[in-house]
Amino acid sequence: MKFDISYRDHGTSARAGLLSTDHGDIASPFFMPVGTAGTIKALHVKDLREEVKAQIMLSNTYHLYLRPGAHIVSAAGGLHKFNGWDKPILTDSGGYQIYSLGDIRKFTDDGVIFQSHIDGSRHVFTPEKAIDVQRQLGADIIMAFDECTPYPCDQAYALKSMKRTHYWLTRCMSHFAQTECPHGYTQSLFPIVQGSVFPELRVESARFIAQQDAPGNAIGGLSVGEPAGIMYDMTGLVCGILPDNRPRYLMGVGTPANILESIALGIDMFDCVMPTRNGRNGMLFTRNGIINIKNEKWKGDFSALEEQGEVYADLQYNKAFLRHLFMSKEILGAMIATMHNLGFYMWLMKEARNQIIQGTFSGWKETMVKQLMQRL
RNA sequence: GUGGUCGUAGCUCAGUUGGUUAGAGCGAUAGAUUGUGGAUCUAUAGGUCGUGGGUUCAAGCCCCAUCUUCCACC
Repeated sequence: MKFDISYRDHGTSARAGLLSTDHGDIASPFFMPVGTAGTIKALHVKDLREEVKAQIMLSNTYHLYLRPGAHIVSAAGGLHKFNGWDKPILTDSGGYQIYSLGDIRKFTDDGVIFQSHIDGSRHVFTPEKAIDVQRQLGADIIMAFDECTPYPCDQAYALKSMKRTHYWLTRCMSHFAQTECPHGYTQSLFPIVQGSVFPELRVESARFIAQQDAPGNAIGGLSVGEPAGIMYDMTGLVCGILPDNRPRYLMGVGTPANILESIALGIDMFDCVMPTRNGRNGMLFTRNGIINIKNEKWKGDFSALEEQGEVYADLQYNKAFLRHLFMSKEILGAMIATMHNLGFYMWLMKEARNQIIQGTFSGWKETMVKQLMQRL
C-alpha cells in the first residue's frame, strides 16, 4: 500500500492524495459506503460502480463471520470474488458491532465473549481471531480489533479501555505479521486510536499508534453521542500526532458537515451508515439541504430529486413519486434514496478534493456546511 | 314481522359496581438516527361514545324510542 499526498490546503490541514492498493487506486479524501453483510443494501454492484462511482466499499467482519461464515467467503476466493466488487474493500474488525449490537457480552483482556444477534449462539473473538477472519475475508484494508469506548464514560474506564485496545493491537500486529492473505494479494492493517473525550488519553493513544508505523491509522470511539465540538477537538488533537504521510481514517463519521470539518482537520477516509440507512428511512441529502421525503409538503412536488445530480435516479424520479414509494413502503423507494444519497456523498468528496487542489477549500467549506445541513 | 345482537379516534378494539380531563395498537403528522437489524425511539394531532329523550349529584355504562350491523325463526 502506498499513499501519496499531491496537494495541501493553505488555510486548513486538508490534503488531497492517492492511496494505492492491489485492487486499484483511490483518490483522497474519500468516503466508503457501508455494506455490512457484503452488500450495500438496496444497491446493485453495477450501480455502486457505474452510477455512484464508489472507489472502495466497507464491509463487516462480525456480520460475515456469523453469516454466511468466513470459510464460505474464503472458499469463494475472498470477498471481492464472493460479491463481485473488484475494487478495494475495507473490513471493520467487529469490535464496534460487539459494542453496539451485543446485549450480552463480556470483555476480558484476552478478548470478548458475545452472543450472536441472529441466533443467540455464543462466540469468542480475540485479536488473533479477528485477524484470521479478516485474512479469510480478504479485504485490502483490515482493522485492528478494538474496544469502542462507550460515551459517556469516566476517565478511569476510558484509560482501562484504551490500554486494552493497545494491548490487543500488539497482538493483532504480531499475528498479522505471522500470517498471510490466502488469496494472493496484499492486505494492510490499520490500528485505531481510542481515549474517549479525554485529551490526555487521546494524546497518549495517538502517540502509541503513531509508533507502530502502520500504513494507515484510524480514529475510533467518536461520533458515539458526544457533542460535535468535542469530536472536532479530539480529531484535531489526534491528527496533529498521527504520521502526516499516512492516510487518516475517522471511523463512523458522519454528516456532510462532520466530514467537511474533519477533512479540514486532516482526515482522509470516512465511512458512515447515514447516507444508506437514513436514506432507506426517507432522509435525502441534497446540494441544497436535507429533505425528509415522507413530509406531506412533497406530496405534489414533481421536481427532480437533484437537478444537478449525477446518478440515474436523480433526474429519472421526482419527489412526489419517491414520497409515494416511501408511504407505500415500496422497495424501489429505498433503492432510489440509497443511490441518490451515495451519489451525493461521492459528489461531496470529489468536490472537496477539487477545492483542495484549487486552493479554495476553506471558504467553500464554510458555505457548504451551512447550506448542506439546512432542513428543506 | 318476531326474538336476539352490534354501534366508542381514519381502521381494529379496550373501557371494572354508574364516579377525575374516555384509552391502546395500527395509521396519520412531525422529530431523532454517525465503524447498519429495510430497524428502532420520541412527540403531536385526532372523539357530539349511532341518534333523540329519560333516570341520577354524576351516564360510554341504567331505562324508553329510533336508526344501523349481523344471526335465528316466522
